[in-house]
Amino acid sequence: MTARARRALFPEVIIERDTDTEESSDEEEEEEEEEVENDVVEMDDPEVEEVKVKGKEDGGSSTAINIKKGKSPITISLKKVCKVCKKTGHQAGFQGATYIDCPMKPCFLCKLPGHTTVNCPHRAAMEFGVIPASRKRTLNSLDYVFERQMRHKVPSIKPAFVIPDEVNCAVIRYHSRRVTCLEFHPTNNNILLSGDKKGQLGVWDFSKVYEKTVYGNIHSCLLNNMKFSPANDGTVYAASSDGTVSCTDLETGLSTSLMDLNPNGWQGGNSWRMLYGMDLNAEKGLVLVADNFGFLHLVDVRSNSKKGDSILIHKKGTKVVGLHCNPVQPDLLLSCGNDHFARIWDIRRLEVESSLHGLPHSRVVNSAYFSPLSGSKIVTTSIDNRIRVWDSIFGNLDTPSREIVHSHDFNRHLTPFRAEWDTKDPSESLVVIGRYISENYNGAALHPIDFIDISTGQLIAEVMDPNITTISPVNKLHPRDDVLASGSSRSLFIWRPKEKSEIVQEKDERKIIVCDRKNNKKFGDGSDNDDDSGHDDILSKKGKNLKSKSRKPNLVIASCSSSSKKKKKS
DNA sequence: AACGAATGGCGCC
DNA sequence: TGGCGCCCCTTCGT
Repeated sequence: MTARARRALFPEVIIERDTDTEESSDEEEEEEEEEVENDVVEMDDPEVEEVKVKGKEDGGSSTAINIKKGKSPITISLKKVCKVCKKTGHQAGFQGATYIDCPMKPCFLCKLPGHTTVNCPHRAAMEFGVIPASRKRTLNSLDYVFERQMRHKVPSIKPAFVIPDEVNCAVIRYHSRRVTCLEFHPTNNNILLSGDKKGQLGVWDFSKVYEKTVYGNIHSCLLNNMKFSPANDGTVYAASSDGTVSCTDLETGLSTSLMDLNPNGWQGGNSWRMLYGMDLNAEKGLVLVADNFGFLHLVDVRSNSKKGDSILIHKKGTKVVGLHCNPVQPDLLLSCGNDHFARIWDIRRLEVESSLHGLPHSRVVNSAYFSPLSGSKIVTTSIDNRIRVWDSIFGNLDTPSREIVHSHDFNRHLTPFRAEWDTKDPSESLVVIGRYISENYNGAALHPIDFIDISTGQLIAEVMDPNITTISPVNKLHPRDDVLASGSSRSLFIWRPKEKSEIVQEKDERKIIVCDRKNNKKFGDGSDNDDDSGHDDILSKKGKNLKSKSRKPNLVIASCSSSSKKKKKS
């Protein structure tokens, strides 16, 4: 419902004011009415009892004057007003840890009218939150062939997914602002790189919890994307909203700027260029970056110079948020952005409007990635609350082969959610993505991280921890190990399968501290490490220590065999 | 502890 | 086309 419609439905209500003394023209009176009405509309307190309502039959004359003239306004008591639509009779908002939708609004999850999130068919089983949509069928012969061909491609026996299901260690206040991107080291299994909203680059050896480095002088604002150099795994490229592409040596922290789109500094917000999407083309030695005006820029790594002209690849003036080169054919480039499209390009023939395919979405596309091994599939995440799977083999890119309803529509103030492939999965079917909508777990509203099989649409696992009360939009699966890294607000988390983390615990006698952020208490081995000046910004934990203390049963709800779990649906 | 700010997208006028 | 208000399941700092 639009704001206007809501306002129209709401009775005209004003509050008597004692400052209303001066004479006013009709125009000003209207203004005053508007202002007063807004005062009421903005009231959050449902307990407000005494307000004076101007009846519709008043004919629009000023009630302020009526009051002055002594006409007693109608007095009613407004109890329980829905804070979303301002109507009475229902309430929206959190009740405990469960959010109740306003019934006047479309479903918050699937965006369709007629029901609320609680009753959404895509959320039939409450304890699992999100049930994927069935494949959109067109029921024509091409579709049938397409389906059959795809089935052939997908191995009939898939390896069991190993779902990291326990927080192995966590670093709190590693970054001073929210985490924007994560990247595992290409050869060193224990190194995780993280970028944040301030432009800082973190390097963390999560096998030795305290070993971390933060480089704060590479970028001045949002570090949107980074990639390791294929030629040198000690070098990382990064694209930032400060308009520069950096090349950083991880050992020394020395950084060079490959490109600066704002050479003249700040000339106002309308001209400031920001870089979002980035990828590398190893064959050609190129860094590809895209900006918030719809342009793609190529930088030659060897000569450190811009190559060719910038090319408009999305609607002029719109942000290009993602770039990805095809793993098999690196000349194939996938881009996505705020013009509601993902597009496939041949970088050997880059011209305006020369894209090979345009993948339409109903809203902004947060990410688009080729499948990691064959490069034949594409997964896109759009803020219309849908993960889409596209198949490029048969060129049928007009419609997605699958749409999975999944709650991640909340771009403001959060790093955009992106479905990320598990590059270890030979069947190219597992993706991980954080969930925006919360689950009520024992009275706590938690935001799980979902593992989804995109070949079936099934929710394989949802991972959460009572100590992580913030939303986790940034997630990355380890390229070789069964490890998940999550960025949640300013914190980083490493998840492993339970067995593995227990082995690590036996080896590791390190003092472990867990921060219970809700109660602002630390627990773990009982000692306080606040005075541990070297590490006071690090709060880490291992699952076993956590469990031995007063914690609820292991919260992590993760399973490969979901058959036994989906029984409560009624 | 209440509040403002963050620079995000969209629909409306 | 651009400016503005709304969205209203955020998070942090003051």
